[in-house]
Amino acid sequence: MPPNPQEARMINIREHFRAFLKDRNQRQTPERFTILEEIYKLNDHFDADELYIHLKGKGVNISRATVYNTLELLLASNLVVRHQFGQNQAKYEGAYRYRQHDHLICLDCNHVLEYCDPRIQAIQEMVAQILNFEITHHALHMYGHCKRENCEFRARKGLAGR
Amino acid sequence: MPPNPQEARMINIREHFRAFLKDRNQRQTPERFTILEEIYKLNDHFDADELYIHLKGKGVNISRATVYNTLELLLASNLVVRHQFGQNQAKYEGAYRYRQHDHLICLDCNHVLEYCDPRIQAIQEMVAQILNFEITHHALHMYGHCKRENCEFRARKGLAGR
DNA sequence: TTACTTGCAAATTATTTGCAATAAT
DNA sequence: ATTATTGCAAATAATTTGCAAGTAA
Repeated sequence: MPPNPQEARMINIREHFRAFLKDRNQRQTPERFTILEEIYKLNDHFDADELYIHLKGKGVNISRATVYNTLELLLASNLVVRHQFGQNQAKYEGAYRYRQHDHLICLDCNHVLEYCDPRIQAIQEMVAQILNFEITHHALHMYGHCKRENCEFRARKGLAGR
Repeated sequence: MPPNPQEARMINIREHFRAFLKDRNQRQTPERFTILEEIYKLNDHFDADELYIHLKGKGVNISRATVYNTLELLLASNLVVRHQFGQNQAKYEGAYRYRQHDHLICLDCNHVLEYCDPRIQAIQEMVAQILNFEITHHALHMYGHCKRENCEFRARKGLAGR
């Protein structure tokens, strides 16, 4: 039977990482592939420690140092992107065939939503020209309060699904 | 003789901070006013340690703890805003009569430029409605390479003012 | 076999906190 | 006189690094 689309995609992703490592003469260790696999299974935004704890929870024994080290490799190979939403830890997300998008961050529960608006690209190009700046990328973060039923905010304030 | 506009503005700013402190029953210490003064003299983006070093350089002896503590008060009184441009230190800027603006950050020399585009406000409102989110504020950072003569990038690469 | 990687613990960076001495009210 | 604030040093949080032991090529 043919592999399902999810697994076919994962095969491409692993192959991309394998090629990247080979190209840089870096070793294809089981730790690195385990981390890659878990990131794509998570399919969400996460921080380094969440990933470490998640692995521990599955009985996988990989040190924090290796998690951080592998995240650097995944960033360099464009299989992961890093975001700085707050003033604390960086958040990451899988980025295979990444389409530029921006983020809404709930200040109460840290829930992250994604959105995309073509006008941002237009603004970027205009600003670059006016200010004589070569822009490589941007980050547009919108902060506020989400309306999820189970948002911590509502829980704390006792506002029944306002 | 009448005070010049700069000094008149500074008087307003000090008065704003004084009122804020009195309102919260916090003390009007010389350290707090010295820090406020220096931030508005700097008239640029700075991080906590830069401010601390700057004060040291002027022979003012104020501890890092007090710098951080006072920055919190200035944030709470809306006389300063905080930005997170990179993954490291937070940057601050004086914000008296702050007009919303966004930032271009040079990845080579950390120089910061400001700009403003009304379309961002429109995007914010539209996204809030579509995703059912109450947005309190946003941060749009554009990263890239500036074209300043003395940008470290050019110095490093030996590109004479390309 | 070689030298890159790993795991652990110690180091580092940015920021915060505990506490005795000091000073604003 | 009270009690918030300061400076210092130690604590914390996130991340990085040094090094001996392990392992991919």
